[in-house]
Amino acid sequence: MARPRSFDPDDVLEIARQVFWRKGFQATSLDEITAASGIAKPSLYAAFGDKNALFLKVLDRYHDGILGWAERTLAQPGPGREAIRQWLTGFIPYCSGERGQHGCLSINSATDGSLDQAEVRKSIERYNRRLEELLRARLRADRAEFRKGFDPDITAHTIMVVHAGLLALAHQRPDSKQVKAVIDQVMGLLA
Amino acid sequence: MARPRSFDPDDVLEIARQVFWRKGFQATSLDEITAASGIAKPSLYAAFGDKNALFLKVLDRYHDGILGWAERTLAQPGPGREAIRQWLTGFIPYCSGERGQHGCLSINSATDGSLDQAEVRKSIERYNRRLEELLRARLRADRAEFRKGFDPDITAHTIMVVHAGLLALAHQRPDSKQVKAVIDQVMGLLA
DNA sequence: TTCGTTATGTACTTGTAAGTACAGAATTGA
DNA sequence: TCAATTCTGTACTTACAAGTACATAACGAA
Repeated sequence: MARPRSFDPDDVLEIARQVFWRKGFQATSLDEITAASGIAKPSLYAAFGDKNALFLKVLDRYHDGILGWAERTLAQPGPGREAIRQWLTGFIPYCSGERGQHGCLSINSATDGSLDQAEVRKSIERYNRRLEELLRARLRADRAEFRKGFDPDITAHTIMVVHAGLLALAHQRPDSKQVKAVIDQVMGLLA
Repeated sequence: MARPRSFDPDDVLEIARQVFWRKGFQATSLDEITAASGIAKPSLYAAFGDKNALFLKVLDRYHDGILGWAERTLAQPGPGREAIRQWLTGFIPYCSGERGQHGCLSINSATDGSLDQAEVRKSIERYNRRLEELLRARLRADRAEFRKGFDPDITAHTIMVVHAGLLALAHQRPDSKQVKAVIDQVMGLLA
């Protein structure tokens, strides 16, 4: 037929993710992505569209990755409390120390005023909604574990808030013990 | 002596804050600030230095404003629990609805990878440290209100996390009732 | 091998934003 | 009124990044 692509789009999205994550959308130039990936601009444009479209693909991929992991973790057997604790605990490496310094790509994007594009907002909203649904479903299913008057809907949202807060403060590189202590304390709400 | 300044620097910082808050540091051009303020670039440069320096002044001013309010609120007489609830409740207008859509300038800046300048980071760190100190001091002072085994240090940090999370998720314009419900639930940790 | 097709790389255009040179305006002190 | 000084506005330079034109390379099919 014709000349085949010389690169795997997924590899490029992975590299682009790293650059966007480190520097943010605005401050990342396509030249940096071409430098990091070795792919020239016309190929990037042909494969992904313009910078906005490329970023959106990166962000969607990022969301899908986290959602997949959340689905697996929150579906595990045993007490719902432990599933949720394990889900939160899984974020500790991304909320503390060196690795936490860039926080979460989704939250970084949500707080970036320059990304007011409707599609980015929609992607983030869908992601947050889906995550909260997973939490809520598990809390509802296992509500017998919890005290009387326990409200799974509000609790799911509170956990989302804590999760967002940990990742927002991750840029300060807190100690992982401190993050763990917060999680432990918040787990007290699941009494 | 010489020709006096034709504008009040504080007014300009206030206008610059609005623009930076809405669009973020990178995406804000000085031309937009000159348009919004009516002050030409050379005057801005003479008064504030370059774009980074201007932003830093804006951010410091923002931090000072919130810290001043926090000091007043958290120093009020009565139960510490109520002081803290009032402090958190005061953020509701900035965490919900239309007004919440731009979140918090400090958190937006903390999550902006392009703002890796050491001074911005330091300003944010100082702000967070000071805020947490205020909470911790009040929780320690009133620890008699709380249950046995209550840990004011961890609790202060948890409240910081919740506060950050509410302001990070503010960009989704949640309903103020939902924000209030989260605050109520978290106040349960101060039992 | 040759043709049609699609990818690639170089080098360009274009737009925009940061920062500044300079001439002239506004003020106070003499 | 003049002089010294500092501010202001216009218009510029410079840098950089987004996006693209175009010639060429690499493939499969016939």
